[in-house]
Amino acid sequence: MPPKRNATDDLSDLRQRSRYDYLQKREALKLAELQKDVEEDEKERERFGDQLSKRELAEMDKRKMTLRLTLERNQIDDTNSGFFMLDSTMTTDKSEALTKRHKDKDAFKSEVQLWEDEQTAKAKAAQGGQNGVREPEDEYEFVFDPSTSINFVGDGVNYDPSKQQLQAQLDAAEQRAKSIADVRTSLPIHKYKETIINSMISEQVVIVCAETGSGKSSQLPQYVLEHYESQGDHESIILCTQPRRVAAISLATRVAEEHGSRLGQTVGYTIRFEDRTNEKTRIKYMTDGTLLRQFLTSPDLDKIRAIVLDEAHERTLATDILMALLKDVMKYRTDLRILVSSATMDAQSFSSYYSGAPILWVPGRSYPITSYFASQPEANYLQASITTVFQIHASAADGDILVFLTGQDEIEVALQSIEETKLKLGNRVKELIVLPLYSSLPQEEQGLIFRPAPEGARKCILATNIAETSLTIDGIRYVVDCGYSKENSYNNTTRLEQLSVVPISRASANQRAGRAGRTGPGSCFRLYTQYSFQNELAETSEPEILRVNLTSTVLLLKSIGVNDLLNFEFMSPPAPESIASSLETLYCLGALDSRGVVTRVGRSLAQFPLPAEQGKCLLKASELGCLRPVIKIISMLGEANALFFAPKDKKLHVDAARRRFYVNGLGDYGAYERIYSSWVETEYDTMWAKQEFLQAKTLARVRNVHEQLEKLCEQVGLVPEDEGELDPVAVKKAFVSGYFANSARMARDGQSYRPVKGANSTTVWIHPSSWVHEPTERPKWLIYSELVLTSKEFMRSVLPIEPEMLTELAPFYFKEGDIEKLGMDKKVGKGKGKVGVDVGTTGTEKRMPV
DNA sequence: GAGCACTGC
Repeated sequence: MPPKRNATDDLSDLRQRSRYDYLQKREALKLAELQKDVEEDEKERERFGDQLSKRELAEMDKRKMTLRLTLERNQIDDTNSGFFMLDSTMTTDKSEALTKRHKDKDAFKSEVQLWEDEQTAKAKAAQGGQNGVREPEDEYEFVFDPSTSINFVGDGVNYDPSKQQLQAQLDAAEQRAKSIADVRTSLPIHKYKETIINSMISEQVVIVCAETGSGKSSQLPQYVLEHYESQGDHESIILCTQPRRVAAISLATRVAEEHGSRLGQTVGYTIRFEDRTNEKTRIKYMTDGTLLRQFLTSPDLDKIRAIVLDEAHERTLATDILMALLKDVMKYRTDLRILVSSATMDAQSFSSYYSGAPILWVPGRSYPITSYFASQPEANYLQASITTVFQIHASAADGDILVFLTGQDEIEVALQSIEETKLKLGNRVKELIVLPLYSSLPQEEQGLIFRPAPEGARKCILATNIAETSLTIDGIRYVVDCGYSKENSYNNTTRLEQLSVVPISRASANQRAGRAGRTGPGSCFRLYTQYSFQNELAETSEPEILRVNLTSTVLLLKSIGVNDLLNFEFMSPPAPESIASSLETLYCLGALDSRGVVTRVGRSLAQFPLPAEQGKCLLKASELGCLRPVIKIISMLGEANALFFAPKDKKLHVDAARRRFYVNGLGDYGAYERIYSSWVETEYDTMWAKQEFLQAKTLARVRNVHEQLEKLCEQVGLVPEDEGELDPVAVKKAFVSGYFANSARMARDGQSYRPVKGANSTTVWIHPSSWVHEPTERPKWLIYSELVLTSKEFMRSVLPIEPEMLTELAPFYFKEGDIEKLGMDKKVGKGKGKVGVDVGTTGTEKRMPV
């Protein structure tokens, strides 16, 4: 009798199979993208041949050639084994590479063995110590146990109040067949064109309140432009701000097409690192942050006649600041027009902020969504969401499922749990393809979610908040909403950033539900009761301006010329303490003088799109002749979160890769410098990045930041030193001069740390992702760039320092008394002398006038 | 010895 296969075998098979599938999918995806690009190139060449530059033509040719070569290579090279493709470790033919592959393979094998043993043991334990593993096929019957399945109440509450649902569907079908012009006139907003223009003529500010699918983001700027053109004005510019880069790009692309011109001519966009506009551009899509920065460099809005603030209801920091600045500018630019575009909920508050600006309501066009609420509160929303997925999968009609969870961790747990249940169910339910989605997931894997599920299968996407606004997936018919999300909040007295799971707002809940109705009617299953939806959830989320460290914003506003921040008309004024603490930080950095006026240093710092502390490090670094390494490190600091990608099963490999970058003595900062230098040495080789488990997408962004910083340093007059050996002392000093306030010393237990000054009672820890997290590597004194509260108070990105540097570089911050105490404490740390000296508050700090 | 919501300049 052949040995019986058990669940562990199946699971392991599935793992192997899905890896191989994944790789094939990934390859195919890349090829498809390339093919699409080439097709688009050809179309572009056909339509705009005469307008194309030589460089653009050359790029198109290059893409075409790459495609041809790839196709040819695929025909020849069909022998790649799954395993080697999987690791895709090496780019070259070096024998060294091959031996490494084999080593990795062995390590991987033993890892798999370990994992499988563990699973077998678990299965045994589940059987109560019986021998062998249960045969799921024979004994397991999948039924919904009424005590564990989730009951949803109600026939459904209609989410979409629009009454022309049927009409909308007909319209949508018709739309596809129509020409661009017809599509434009068939958009819901078209009927309101004249009303909008008329209000805009008589009023300076108009609130346009439109639901999704009304066409507001693409049409509003065009209506305004048409109006000015008809007035004989062929020069004015219309700006439209967006909170996200992708939105700015795709809107500009679409509007350019509707307008019948090439992108970057009449219609263009400006985002960080990319400016596709020219002197003829009339409609300019921008990210809100870019416009805000432009206020600093070229504050004149001379040629700008109208600004559309799109998605204002999201209340991003930049949009909020822009609204306040424009409210001010309006007073002396009476010809300037502002259109605030928002979702329904907030309209009234926008109107009262702009002293009673008229509100125009535009219906949207989306499919109806039926919402179901849990009949009773669910204690474990993770388990509940998994159960709900199978309830839908087993009983509901075709259509993909989108599950909203709070973080990567949860998603991985849910993924595994669903896979296991799937296996138990065997053929009794049809195929369910489960895919994770979160922002630090590599690009290729994010791409998989857009592929339609094969005939007869259903796709289930487990996503974080990224799917709420940033990414739209067509074909979703069912949304499962756990009712929570992770949110960042900043406490300005403890200087602590806190990432915690909080209930979402009603606005978010509706936004999530709306994701089910993009291509047809849908349903939303909410894992909380209707009572809590109506009575416990806040109407809208807290605006960002109330939740973040405002230091850079305060410096920016001061540099623009807004001096009286406490009386500046914010829509949601931040707490005075928050502004005061920012002013204090800026004063300590030398960016403001004692009267609160921007200094020469402050003007330089404001130029950099960086935290003020890091700008200060750059200034000091150029003085100490270590600008090159410091620019590298600072470029990395901002992106350090998504640097490595660690698939669970390759943890050992990732750790080994991380260790390779360790430089003794400079902590995480040294590793960052080394990673960036290696990235440069390999000539930005993405295969190298993959081999080291570094995310190529992140590194590419770091490279952009690096280039931008180099350029800005030059503008500010910072001259990089000649290439040469890295001077660790100079690097440390440069960072201490910016981050002196974030200094900590090791506590007597040799494990935790205490801030050198300030929040004296708190204990902080080195984050586990740090290179110096190992007990043997921990420095006595260090500075950190970020303090986050998760399970503990963790310092992220740390740099070992000498205590003398603190008093040398920040004598105004560390007083005479501190110096002695620091010295004494150093001895205590070595185990000699008296114990228990309290280091910290002197109580004699100079207060600065605000 | 144990962890990283999402944007943006």
